Parts: sequence; C-alpha cells; structure tokens
Amino acid sequence: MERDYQPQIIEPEIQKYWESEKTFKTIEDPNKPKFYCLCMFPYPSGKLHMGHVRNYTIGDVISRFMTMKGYNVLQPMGWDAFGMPAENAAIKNQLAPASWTYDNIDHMRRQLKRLGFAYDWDREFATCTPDYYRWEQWLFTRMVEKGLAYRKKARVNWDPVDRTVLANEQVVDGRGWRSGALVEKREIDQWFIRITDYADELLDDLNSVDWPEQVKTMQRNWIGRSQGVEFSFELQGTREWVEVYTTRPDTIMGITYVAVAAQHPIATKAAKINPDIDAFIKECTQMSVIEADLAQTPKKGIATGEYVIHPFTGEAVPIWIANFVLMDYGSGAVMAVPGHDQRDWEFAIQYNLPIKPVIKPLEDDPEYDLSKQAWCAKTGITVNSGQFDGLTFEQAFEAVASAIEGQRIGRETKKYRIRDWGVGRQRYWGCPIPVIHTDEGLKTVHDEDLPVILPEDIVVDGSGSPLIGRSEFADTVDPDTGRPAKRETDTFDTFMESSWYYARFASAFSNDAILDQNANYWLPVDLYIGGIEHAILHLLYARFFHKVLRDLDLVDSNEPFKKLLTQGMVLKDGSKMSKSKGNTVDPQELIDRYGADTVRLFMMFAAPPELSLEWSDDGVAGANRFLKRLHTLVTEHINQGNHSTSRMLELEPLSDSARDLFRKLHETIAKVSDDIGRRFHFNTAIAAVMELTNSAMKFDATTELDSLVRSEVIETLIILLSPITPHIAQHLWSQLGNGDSLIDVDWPTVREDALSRDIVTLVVQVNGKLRGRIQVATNADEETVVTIAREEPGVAKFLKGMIEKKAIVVPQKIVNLVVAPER
RNA sequence: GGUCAGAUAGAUCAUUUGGUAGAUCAGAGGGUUGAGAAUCCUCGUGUCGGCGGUUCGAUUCCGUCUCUGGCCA
Repeated sequence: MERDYQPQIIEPEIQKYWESEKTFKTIEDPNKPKFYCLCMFPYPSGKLHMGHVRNYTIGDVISRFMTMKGYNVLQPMGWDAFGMPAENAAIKNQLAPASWTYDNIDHMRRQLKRLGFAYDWDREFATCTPDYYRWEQWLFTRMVEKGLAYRKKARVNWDPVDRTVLANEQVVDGRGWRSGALVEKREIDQWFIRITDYADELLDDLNSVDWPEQVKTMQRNWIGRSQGVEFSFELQGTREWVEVYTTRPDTIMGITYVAVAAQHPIATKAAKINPDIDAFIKECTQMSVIEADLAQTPKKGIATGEYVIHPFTGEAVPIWIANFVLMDYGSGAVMAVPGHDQRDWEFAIQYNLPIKPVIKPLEDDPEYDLSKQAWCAKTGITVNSGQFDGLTFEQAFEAVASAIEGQRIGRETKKYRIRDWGVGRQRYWGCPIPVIHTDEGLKTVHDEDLPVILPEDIVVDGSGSPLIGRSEFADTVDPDTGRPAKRETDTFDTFMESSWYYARFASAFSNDAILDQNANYWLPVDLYIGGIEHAILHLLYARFFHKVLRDLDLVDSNEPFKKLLTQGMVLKDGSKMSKSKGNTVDPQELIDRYGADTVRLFMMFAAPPELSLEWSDDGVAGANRFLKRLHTLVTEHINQGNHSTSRMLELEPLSDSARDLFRKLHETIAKVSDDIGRRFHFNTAIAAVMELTNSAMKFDATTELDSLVRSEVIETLIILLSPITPHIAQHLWSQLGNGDSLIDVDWPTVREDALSRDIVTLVVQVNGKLRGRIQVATNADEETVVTIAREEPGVAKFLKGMIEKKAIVVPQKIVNLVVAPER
C-alpha cells in the first residue's frame, strides 16, 4: 500500500466509485425515518466561494451522519438562477444572460462534485428553466384567483438616462450606479402579494419551529404586530376627518399637534396653496425611507395652517407635515404627544411646540425631566387628563378606547409593520408574470397556455427591459376574444423562485403538477442551513408560500423548515471576504493543492457553524498534516498485517493501557455522536478524534489483544471521521479489506461497560480554593473520601489550627472542606 | 437610534443542569536528514472583558458598565 497520502489520486477515484454505484440516489421509503437536509441553494455567480464551501460542507456532514444513523436522507442541490448579476455581466460582456448563467452552473456543478458532496444529482434543477418556473406562474394565477395578488401603485427608483427602474442597491448617493444620473421617484402600477393576510399566522407559528431565537426575534420585529387604537379627528371648519393610529391611547390628553406624512392628502392640498410646503414635500420625496436612516435624520417639518378638533377637549390642534411619519404605515398620520414619545419630543423642541405631561412615574425617577427628553415608560399613572386621571397604562388604554368607540370615531385594533410584498420587477432576467393586458382589462394566462416562456436569445444593453420592444414576446392575443393583447413585461422578484424550491426538490420528477404526494413524504425540511443574511426576507417569504401551498391542499404541514441552522461568515483579517477588499481566498486553489478532504476538515474544525470563521492558511496546512498522520497510522497498521475483523472484546483480560485506550475510544464515540448529531459542533468532534488519534499513535501494542484494541480504535476513527472527510475514510476503509461502501456502515455505538473506571481522581478544596488532589476507588463512601482528603499533605497544611465546619462532597468530582480559625 | 450576539492561552475555539480551565494551530527547544521539505519527541499559572451580588464554591447564574460584531423594506 502507498505510504504517502495522495488526495489528488484517491479523491477522484472515490468520486467515480460513488457515481457508478449511485450511492446518493434517494428513493422514498415509508419503512425508514426520513431526514430532509437542505442547504440554501446558490446563485450561479461564476464560481464557488468559501461561504458556499462552508455551508455545503455542514449540510454534507450532517447528511452523511444521519444516513449512517439509519435515516433515509434527502440532500438535493440546484440553482437560484434568475437575478440581476446575469444582466450586469451580460451588459459588460455582450452576452445573453442565459448562456452566462448556464456556463456558470456547469462550472460550479463540477466544483461541488469535486468536493464530494453526497447530493442526489437526479433532482437538480435551475429556476430559470421553464420546467421550473411554469409552476411558479401557475401558483401565481391561483393567488390572483384567491385575491392574494393584486395591483397597486408604488414608488420606484427611475433612472432617466438609462430609462430603467433601479433596485435600491443600484442607487448610490441618489444617482444611478451606471449612468450617474440623478434618480427620480416614480409611481407605477405593480403586482403585490397579500402576505399581510398571513401576518398573524406567520407571527404565531414562530413558536412552533426550532430556530435560533435571534432569527425568530428578527422576524417578530419585522412583522411588528402592535395593539393600539385607530380613530379620526374632525378637520376644523370642514366635514372631513383625519385618521390616526396610536399604541399609546393613554396619552391622548397630551396631544399638542398632529403630524402627517408628506404624501398625505392634507399635505398635498396644502402644497397647492403654499409654495414653501410644496418645496418641503419635494424634499421629503427624495429622502430615504429606511428606518435605520430615518432614526438618524434630523426631524424636519412645516405647519399646514390646518387644525383638527381634539375629541375630548374640543381644542384646536395644529397639523404639521413631518419627515418622520411614513405614508405606508397606518394611515400616514399620527397624534403627537411630545411628553411621552421621543420623536414627537424632538420635533416639538425643534419647532417650539408645547409639551404637555400627562403621565407621571409612580416613584421619583431621575429620568423624568420633560425639558431634557420624553418619558416613554408604560409604568406611570395618568395626570392632567381630566376624566382619565389616575389610571395605569392598561386602565387608561381601556378607558380611552371605549370612550373613542362610544363617540363612534374609532376602535381598538391591531396593526402590523410588515407590508404587502411587491413582486413585480421591471427587469428582463426573471420569471415572466403570467398576465396579459386586454381591452377587457388584465387577465391571467390560462393554465393550458403556461408556461409563458422568457426568450433567452437576447442581448441586453441596460436601457430598460428588452422584453418591451420584442414583439414576438410582447404582442399576443386574448384567447377569450381573439383580439390583440399585450403581455406583461415585468418579471417576478427572484425571491419568488427561492420561496418554494425546497418543496419542488421533494417532488422533482412530477411533470403534470407543481407537487406530488412525495412532497408530503419529505416535507417539512428537517434541517435548513444557510446564512443569517436571509433571516428575514427569504425565510419569511418561504414560510408564507408554504402556508399558501397548504391552503391549496398541496402540502399538509404548517411550516417549511423545522430546524434552522444559520452559519456565520468566513472572515479574513477580521473582515468579510470580498472582491472589493481583495481579501478573498479561492477554494479551488486549495482543493488543487490539498484536496477536498483537507478543505472540508479545516472548514469544520476552525469554528462551530454559527460563529464567524477566521480564515487561516496555517490552519489549512495543519488540517492537511493531520490527514497525513492518520494516513500513516493506518498504513503502518495495515503493513503490520492487520486487517478488518469484527469481534466483541472482553474487557477483563485487557492490560491497563489497553483498557484506558478502549475507554477513550468509547468516550470519543459518545462525544462525536453528540457533537455531530445534536450540537452541530463539528470542531469539538474533530478535536476529540484528533485526541484519540494521538492516543492510538502512542499506544504500544505488545500482545495480540493489544493489537485487537488498536484495530478497533483505528477502524472506529475512520468511521467517525467519514462524514467530514469521506474520501480518505472510504479509501482507508477499503484498504483495510472492507468491501462495502462506508456510508452504508452503521454508526458505532457506545459500550457503557467500557466507560466505567475503578479509580477516580478527586480535587480537594479548602474554603473553595484548590489545595490538592486524591485518588480514590470509584465506589468509596463519603466518609472514606473525606478522611483521605484531610490526610492529603497539601490539604492538611491548610487545616492546621482550623475547625472544620462542613465537608461538601460531589461524587466523582470534588471535596470542599469549609473551615474557620480556632478561637 | 433600535435590536440581537459575542468577549477564555499569541491565534481560533472548547469548558453542556455552578465543582480539576484544555484542544488544535502558531511559537520555542531537540531527534532524524548532506541540506531543506516532511516527520517524530518535549514545552501551557491564563486578573476566563471591568465592577457588584447570590453560593461552601462563579469562567458558568443575576445585575451593571466597557468594547467588538450582525441585522434593521
């Protein structure tokens, strides 16, 4: 047998073997427990980066482990193939986005195969193929039928030079990223999906999934359900009403102004007669509506000259237009209580508006100083509030809400921060929205006419969607009337494709329906692995789609992803790897140099999955060194004439050192099984395997029995490591004379009898400080243990002249003697 | 601004219901070698971020502060 470890020879050999044996082909089997392990599929950007390698290695380790544990495992792979980078690359290289995308897919598929991932490649698909997106179009037409999809005007970024709509990230400092022209906001008709219909369920069902708390919190905040009161003010001197929403009705007597958004009808009306107001509104229109920016921008506003009537005091309250009120949230108007809301307070200070305290803390609070800041706690009691005086938050909330209902000007209600999902994109490289514009209005495309195929032989130049001018695509006929019609040229947001791909993998061979019964065999996904950057949008949209699929009787579960593992980033020199920083490491170079197993091993060893991973070239070399050492250990073992045998060792006749090694073996099996199967902490599993390898190398086998122990240790090492470094493991496994495929071997089990000890080391403390250690028989009683502890010289020193007050004994661990000086 | 993480050896990370702080890498010294690479052996007292509390005992639990990072249409 070869002495040297040659990954470049053995890895392709093993990969060929897997391919010819169809080792990873998955078939539905009702007699086995199923396990669906899914990694977020990649965008085919060109080549794999380290983040992909990390993500997919984590999934592969768990999939292989679960297979060996007896589960029927599904681990598919595919391509999230629509999206803007293809258009950008196409403009740059004068290529069709389709061919660019397919070339990238071919290259990245080869890379994934070279890394030895155990995918069922028969299920592979790319979302840009009609076979896939026809079902997305079909699903969309169902949503239109159910009233879940609708048209509404929405603001977009418009580049007047390129005559195209830009995504937010294509707007840099208010200018188009390519043309450099000042970007305008335009209102255009777009398709929206009513995700808000499912807001309550999306929020409540978070309690039923095994996801990181952090991600659940982010989704809860995103949905942002709040309990409040919605009511209307009468506009002074008119019969019109202004609706507001508040979560703090208890502060209603502290209103000193009403603030409306720049797009509010009152603002629009005021702008017509006042040029200053008109100018202010124009300024607001250019402003960012991102909350993080909003919190930082200084509060600005202008008085409209209009007033509303306070429903309880009858006083006139001025209406201001304010840049911190958003038209999309609630009704675009808020009652301002500067005493008890920080934003209202800042605005009031800025424009010298009155601040009226209506809540007082129960006890003196140094924070309570309305000349310095608002006091926003809900723990106070109402004052200066007339009929509502002396109430707690809850009491005042109830009293005000029912008074408002009594006046028939409003009611208690729930509001959400989440808004409906705008799914239309004015771009070429996406799934066509299956709609036609006819003289009878908008119509969805009939099922039998699906898919609406996106023409692929197109060269894009960046000025608007090429679909608009392409008559073969855009011009069609209304099948109901036979009269000419125009196709919708907008395409879907690419989040649409990634919102249901997990289900399609589970019934990848269904030709005449979006999903077949196999979907319910595999779903929900048992473990979903991907970057935390998708914690909100992708995961929320997919959960929403799953509920829509359920309500169409296509799946029978409520949630798509039972457990979620969010992996950390790969860093170099403390920051994210990126082309712009020039600190990227190409995985391909490492595979070429060290082989796939080394790359996989390093990735899993350098950090637990959820934390960020600091790249280290030395660490890679170290991982490679370990594999060489393992290779040497096994090779020498084989060259000494050892080969695989199955046996059940008796513990009794073993020498002490063999007994210790055997115990270590079973401790390692226990640790590795728990680390991989439950904690997903592969780094500690690898450290344990390394320790066992070191012990095995140091172990000097002098007898036949010793050799048997050593054989068992070596074989088990190979099995334990096989999910992480499957090639070298399979290679050594075969070299040991085993005929079977390693992934079909049962995962080793712990022998409880091997774990027991006769003698145990205890630590002795005096007053909680470590003073010595003793060896006692495992079954010694407390009294004996304490006696031996007192006699230990290091301990005895500290007992001189002391009275022992108490002795605490934690079995197998520690003795603590509590003493005090003699008087 | 909000919110969620994290802070332990030079680095990366463990220490799982409070009970001996320890692995890997790096580094140092040595063996082997014509030399190097590779390989083998030996070497680990660190206010467990600061302060306070609970406890016989706190890296672990609680409070508070400092710093770093993620996310926020």
